[in-house]
Amino acid sequence: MSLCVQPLAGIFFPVIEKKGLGQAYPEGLDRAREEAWRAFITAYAVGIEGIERGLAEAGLPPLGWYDVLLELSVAPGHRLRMHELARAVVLSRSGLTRLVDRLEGAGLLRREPTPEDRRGSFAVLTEEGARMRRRMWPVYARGIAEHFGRHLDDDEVRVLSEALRRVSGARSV
Amino acid sequence: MSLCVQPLAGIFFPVIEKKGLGQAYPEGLDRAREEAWRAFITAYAVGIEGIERGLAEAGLPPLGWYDVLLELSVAPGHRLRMHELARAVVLSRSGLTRLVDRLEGAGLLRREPTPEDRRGSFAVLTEEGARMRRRMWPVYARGIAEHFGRHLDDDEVRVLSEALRRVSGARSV
DNA sequence: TCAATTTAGTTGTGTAAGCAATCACTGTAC
DNA sequence: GTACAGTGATTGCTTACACAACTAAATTGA
Repeated sequence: MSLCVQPLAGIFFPVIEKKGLGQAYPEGLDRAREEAWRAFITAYAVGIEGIERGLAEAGLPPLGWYDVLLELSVAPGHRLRMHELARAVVLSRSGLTRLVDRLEGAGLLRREPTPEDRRGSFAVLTEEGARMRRRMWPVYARGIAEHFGRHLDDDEVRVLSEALRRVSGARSV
Repeated sequence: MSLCVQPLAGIFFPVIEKKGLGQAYPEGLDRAREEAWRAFITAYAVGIEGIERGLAEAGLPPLGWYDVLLELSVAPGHRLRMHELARAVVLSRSGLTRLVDRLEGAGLLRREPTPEDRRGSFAVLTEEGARMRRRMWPVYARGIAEHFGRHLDDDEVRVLSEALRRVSGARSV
């Protein structure tokens, strides 16, 4: 934050520049970090919007579906318990139930009862689901490139990766 | 992306490592950028979730309201046309109509007809709205610090700000 | 001057999210 | 064995968003 110098009673003394908003910063935040945060959420909004538009225009499902399909793709046995999946895609449990409903309705995954705990169930990727993920990837990838990757140089990419992994890794601090 | 070396027919030759997902990268994307993107969206999801939780626990309105209140706070005359506001907060026009409805219902802003164009209307910040924004800020700020700022050193903050401003500035590329 | 087009904002409808309550089952204690 | 607390997932309800259709007003232009 740029300190600015204001005349008062004949002498100059520095005051915190407030944009007229009376904002004070708590421990761990300053003007630079606030601005980084705003750049962060704006870049997210703009990027996601562009990528979703690309998927929609290609007649493909939204990003949330890709996330689920990807998590299942990399999971051992192409299957995850509902709560594991919910955690992986950052969604409430009830939200996930409905999301999985839709994917199941589209034939991209199926539910399977767990042998060891009859309350639980697995979401299991179907062949069609794997195919859909592969079909979505090029469009998604183009979106990432277009709305994100191509604006960054290699050093920035390195810093972003490392820093943001730390941010999300902290999770429930 | 780490090239890996695979034996084939007695000779070694480098292949793109695929995680078994058959992913290929288009122009402008590579493995590092894909990972940065994933770190980016995960950090966003986790951060926003934490901040919204903080606001909710303090009995305050959600982040979307803050955005509107802030834009109006910094706007000349504490007023913006609906479409300007919609653009500023990255929301569809219809979405904004409802959001402004809610804020107006809560007394945080009021609509005012425009003198020069009788189709349009201003959203004008009320004193109560300004007060609410000031009340929300400390909680929001703590959230930013907790879920974002405090995990970053000053160099990272600088890089993030600059890089992400470039990303969102590109807008509709 | 007056129809045709464009623009500003709202409304109808469908979809997706979360919370809280619930159902179904497990594991534990008595 | 049976009650009971805890867990996994679903369901009811509410809220919020987007798209498309609409209303009203401004602008164009013939």
